[in-house]
Amino acid sequence: MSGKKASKREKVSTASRDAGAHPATAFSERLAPLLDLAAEQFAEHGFEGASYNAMIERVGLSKGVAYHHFRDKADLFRAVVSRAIEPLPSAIGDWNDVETADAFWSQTEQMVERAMGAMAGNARTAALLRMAARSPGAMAEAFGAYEPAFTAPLIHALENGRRVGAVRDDLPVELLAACSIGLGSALDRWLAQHGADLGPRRMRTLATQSLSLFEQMLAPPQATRSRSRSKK
Amino acid sequence: MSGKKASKREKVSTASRDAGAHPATAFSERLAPLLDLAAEQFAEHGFEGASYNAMIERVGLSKGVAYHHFRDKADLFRAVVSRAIEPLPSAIGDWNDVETADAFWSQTEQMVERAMGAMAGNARTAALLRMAARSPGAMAEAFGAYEPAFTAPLIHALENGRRVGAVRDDLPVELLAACSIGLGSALDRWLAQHGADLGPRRMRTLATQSLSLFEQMLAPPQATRSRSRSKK
DNA sequence: GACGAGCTAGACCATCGGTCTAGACTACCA
DNA sequence: TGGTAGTCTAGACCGATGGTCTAGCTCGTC
Repeated sequence: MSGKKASKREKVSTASRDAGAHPATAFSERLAPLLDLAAEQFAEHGFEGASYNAMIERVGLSKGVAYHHFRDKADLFRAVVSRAIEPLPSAIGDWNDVETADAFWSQTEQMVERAMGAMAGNARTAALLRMAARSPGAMAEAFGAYEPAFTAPLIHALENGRRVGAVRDDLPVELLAACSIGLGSALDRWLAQHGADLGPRRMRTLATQSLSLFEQMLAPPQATRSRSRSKK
Repeated sequence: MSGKKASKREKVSTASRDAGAHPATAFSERLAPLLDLAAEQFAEHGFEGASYNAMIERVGLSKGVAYHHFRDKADLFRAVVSRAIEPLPSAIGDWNDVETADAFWSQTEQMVERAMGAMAGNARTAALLRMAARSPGAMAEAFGAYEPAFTAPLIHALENGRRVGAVRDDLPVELLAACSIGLGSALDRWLAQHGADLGPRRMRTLATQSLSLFEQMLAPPQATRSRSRSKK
């Protein structure tokens, strides 16, 4: 809860510059160990709990260098998030509008598989998930610039699903998107927690079957067993 | 990331003692302002972001008193959580086993309404939700002692639902419990964010309709429209 | 009255995130 | 060659943080 000094300089983070514009990437190479360690520390301790001072010391940089390249701790967090997120949209691919409910779920499954493929065995995205779980506030701020790249396509797909009768239209599409993300997160967490107890075979089966949770949740109510609402 | 001193005393938090054992509750009265402020600050800034020093100063206690009554900051957090959670299980009531799917969902709806009633207009539980959203790690630790009181009844109810055909049995019941909680959290967050834009009438309608998200997600797959899984 | 237990205030401490200054290095210009 | 400006760097410095500890006060017991 420290007050900010009135004389704080307006500082542009050098790590946020387009590295491609520089023929020499020496500073990028020197910063990679810091980014790697930051991902690990933020994942383990959360944004606030991870010590920037300790990280700086551990990778052998000076505070002057660190604060020259990253404006502040949040800027470092953003850089870590950015590095992990950037490859994902292209790996998942774009949604192609479909004409039937079957095609809707078929394409959904393929995209989910591509997303899981892009994330499997990737230390950066594994850390990203843990960072998000530990520091939702910091992640929301860091993720802000990327959110349109994820949420808009999801909403677009849900709207396509509505047109072909795969997705319910009795609730706002934004609510459905939020619930899908919430359900997905809960599922990821559970599978991550219990993955070691289950064998790879069982994990694979559960991951496949779990798609039906989304399918059923999102299905139009008429397509499911109807039950009269009890009036108490 | 500060190292703990080796000579740290093993200290029992006085605020955690059974206050009913003391005829005089003077210390409880003096601590209430601190607990109230803590709830507010933790909800707004999260566990790490809220300053214990600033809180202590603001309610006019000395550090000696504060650390005498609460072992550390986490202990204060636990006390705030404890105070908010304690009345909930009895307000929600116990699950009574049912014989039909209709009765299952009827009782579920009643319990959900009782839970929402217990939480409505209650500053403590409102803060609790925000604390959970902001500091999932700290909340998981503080909530640990209470988790059995919430999760076990949910699992028990889901198992009853399985026996009467209301709940699927193709996925582990623990997974279903986690997904229900995750979906509920996502829904709460969305409604809290967008409640101001919607009128009370629309909110009421959405809250009612949203129950069908759970119902459909949890329903046995045979009860829903079947689709052959696409093999890519 | 002496002693011990409990309670209290606030000085003290190491660590934190962030600021700032002095110095080194390089390139450019007269 | 010397002077100047810009960039980069190390690390001293600073206020705020969570937590520790000491001295002193009060009360109850013997």
